[in-house]
Amino acid sequence: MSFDLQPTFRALADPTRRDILKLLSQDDLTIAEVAQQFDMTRGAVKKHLTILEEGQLITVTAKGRERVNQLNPDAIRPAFDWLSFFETFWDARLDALKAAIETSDSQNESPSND
Amino acid sequence: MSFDLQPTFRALADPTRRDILKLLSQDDLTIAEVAQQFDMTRGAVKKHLTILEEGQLITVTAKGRERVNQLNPDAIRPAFDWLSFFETFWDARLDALKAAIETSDSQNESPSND
DNA sequence: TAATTGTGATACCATTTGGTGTTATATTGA
DNA sequence: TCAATATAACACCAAATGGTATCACAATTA
Repeated sequence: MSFDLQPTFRALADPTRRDILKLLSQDDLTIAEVAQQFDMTRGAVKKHLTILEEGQLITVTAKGRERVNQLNPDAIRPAFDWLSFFETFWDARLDALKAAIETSDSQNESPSND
Repeated sequence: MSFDLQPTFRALADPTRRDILKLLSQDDLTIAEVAQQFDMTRGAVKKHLTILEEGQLITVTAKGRERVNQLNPDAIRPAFDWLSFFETFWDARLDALKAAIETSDSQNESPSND
C-alpha cells in the first residue's frame, strides 16, 4: 500500500500554491492574511488552500471564527523522496566526470547510455 | 533571472508522466515503445511526452523515422532543490524528536515509490 | 441587540487538460 | 515503385482547473 503521491504533486503544481507554502513556512496565517499577499480574491485563495489541505501540505485549525493555516512540512517528504530516486543519475554523471578528470589519459572507455 | 519551475512541476503532476520517467530511467524508448506500456493510445502518450519535453525532463532525438525519448535527469534538480528548502523543517522536527526521546532505537526504510 | 467580520458554499465562466480518432507525411524495406 | 511503419498534426470531447461574484452563517464587538 504505497502512499498516493498524486494529491501532493497536484498541490505543488501551481506557483500560487508554492508561494503560499513559502509564506506559511514563516508564519501560520488565516485565509484573509494569505489572501492579502496575492492579487486574487479570498475565494480563489481558499480554493488553493483547500487543494493544499487535500495534499496534506497544510493543516487547518479553527480558532474562533478564523481558520489558521499551518504548514505541514512532513507531507513534502514523499514527493522529495520520489524525486531523489533520480539523484542516482546525477551522481552517476558526477562520478563519470570525476573518473574522467582523475584518470585524464589512461582511461578511454565510457560505456554510458548513448 | 530565476529558473522557471512551472514547466517542471507541471510535468511531474501526472502519474502517467511520472511512470514514463521511471521507464526512461531504464531505457531510451520510442513513442510506440512507451505507448506499449500503457492502456492508452499513442496520441495520448505523445501528448504526455510533449509536456515532459517542455519541462525538459526528457530529450527527443530523431533516429530515422523514429523519435527516441531519453531521460534528462538534470532537469529534476530544480524541483528537488525547491523541495529541499523544507528539509530544514523536517530536521527541526527530527532534532526535537531526538532530544525528546534520547534513547534511540532506529527503525526506518519503507521506500514508497509510485 | 445590531452591525461587522471571517469564513464556507455555491453558481457560474473561460481555459486547460487528458483523452480519442482521423488524416497526412516521412522513412524503411521489398 | 509500392506497402508498411512511426510519427505529427489536427479536430473534437468531457472533465478539471483557476478564477469571479454572491449569499448565508457563525463569531466578535459596539
